[in-house]
Amino acid sequence: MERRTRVRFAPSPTGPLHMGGVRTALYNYLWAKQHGGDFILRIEDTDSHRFVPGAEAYIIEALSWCGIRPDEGVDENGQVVSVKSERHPHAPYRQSERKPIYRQYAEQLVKGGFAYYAFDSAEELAALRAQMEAQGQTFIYNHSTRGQLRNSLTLPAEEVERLLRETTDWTVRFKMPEDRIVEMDDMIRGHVEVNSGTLDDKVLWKRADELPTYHLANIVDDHLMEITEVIRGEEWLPSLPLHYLLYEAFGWQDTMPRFAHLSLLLKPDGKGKLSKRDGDKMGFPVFPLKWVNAEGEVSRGYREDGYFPEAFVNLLAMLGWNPGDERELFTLDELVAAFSIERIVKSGARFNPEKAKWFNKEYLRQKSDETLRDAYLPILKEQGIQITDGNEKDFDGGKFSKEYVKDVVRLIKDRATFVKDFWDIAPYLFRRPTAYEEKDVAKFWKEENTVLAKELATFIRSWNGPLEKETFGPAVETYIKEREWPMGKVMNCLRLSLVGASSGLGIADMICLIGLEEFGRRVDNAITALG
RNA sequence: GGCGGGUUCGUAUAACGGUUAGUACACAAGAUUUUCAUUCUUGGAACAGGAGUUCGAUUCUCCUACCCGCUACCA
Repeated sequence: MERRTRVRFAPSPTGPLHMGGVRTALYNYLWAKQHGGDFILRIEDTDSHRFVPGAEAYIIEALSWCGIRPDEGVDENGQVVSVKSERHPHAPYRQSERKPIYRQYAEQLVKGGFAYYAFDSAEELAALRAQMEAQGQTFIYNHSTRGQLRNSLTLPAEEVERLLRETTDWTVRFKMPEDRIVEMDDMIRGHVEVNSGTLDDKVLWKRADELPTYHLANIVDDHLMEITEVIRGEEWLPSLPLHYLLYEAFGWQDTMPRFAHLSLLLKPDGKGKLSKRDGDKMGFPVFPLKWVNAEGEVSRGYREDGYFPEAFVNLLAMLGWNPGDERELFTLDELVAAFSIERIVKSGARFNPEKAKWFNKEYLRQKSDETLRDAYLPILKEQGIQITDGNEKDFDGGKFSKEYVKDVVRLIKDRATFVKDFWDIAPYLFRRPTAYEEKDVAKFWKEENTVLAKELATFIRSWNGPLEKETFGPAVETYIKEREWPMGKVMNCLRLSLVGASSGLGIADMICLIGLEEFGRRVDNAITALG
């Protein structure tokens, strides 16, 4: 029988979601949607010591910002669901709330001879480990040592019963077979074999907090939640044999999900996986959203840095996956259609911040002038600019209409990567220059040029046709050419007056935007200041 | 140390035994432009190394090197 596709993203709320984690979530989401299935969010909070307040909310908000909406696990208010309902049939979705479920499964494995009780304390084990390490050996809790340790395999039955009853720091460990080739299939890596003899007897359940470890909780929940594919990070590949064996021990082989292990995201330079520190050091975000930790340390986010969520999702998708053709720009829906696990790259992807910016630039250009204008408005307000609905451009009062802002945006958007670049690109479209770049003044503001520029200014001031780029621009150009004036020198004198420097937008564009009156003011100011 | 995974221009990647090894970002040069930016054109730039299999290996196998991950009562 064909099973409905169901995948899950199962982060641990130990901090903000890393961009690699978002990519994992994205790939899961794409796979689910492509197959008309469900994307489930499950919170793996079985380690009470590492719980970080706010991390869960952060994860949900980050996914939401990316447009990734879980079908199950999170309700309309953005809360992880604790109570069963038609839409959330497998609630609760926090493993800490599923606590009572796991013990029976651990017991089941012990009864079946696949696991056993271990009474060694964490301290004893640590001491043993240290001792063997001092001798240049590695301690491993498995067939090679379990016979000499304190567990239900070595202790008399009555003693085991007593310890089970009277002590609370015992665990259930998986009895890893001594010598078995575990054959596995990974959707990305293909056939993988590992000899179980090199693996250890992993703790599955702890009496101390009555909580399972990742391995048990993960397998039990994936089974109960009817997960069909497990798409997760490469760091889990070494645990895959254990997970295979666990499915086998439970007798769940028939419905065991297929596995796909994603390669890790690497640092832009050098070696190693991408970490929080790299971003801080190299000036790019590692997290989707800004995060402030308990110590008050701030980690920047893509959202706060000005990335569009579409661009972020797009660049993440292309990090370790490609469509097989030369397309690079994809919306979420297009990704759903184009995605395939076969085309996921096996090797780790080094993150390239420059390319990330390129994606944003492309998305910025695709946006309408209205959208961009609306995004620019708050920045203008911060700069003390008042926005009106009328038809104003008041350089003295700092009041401008939305329409004017839209015209500005249309003119400058090609020069920007982020909306936040807008202001720096052309503040002079809102504020009269008050200073003039010395170097540019020295270069262009010479008697022989200014004489001509002043004459040109007079011509422009007397312009009485419609102030439109199409007619005004060529007219100015013709005026200069007819007189055989040096175009660059004359124009840059005007530019100096308008901008305060010899760089910036086209003269005609600017004049059409700011108007003849403002043009005159700026020319007068420049003459007053520079002679 | 043990186990597993990986290795194509600086970076991301294409190629699924036969190509002048393609594309994008970045970089460089040129063109366009009144400046800057944009845009356009062009250019440099890679199969980790060694054996084998084959008529033929970037592609398949093995070895070496390097990189990454795991090796917790963390996920």
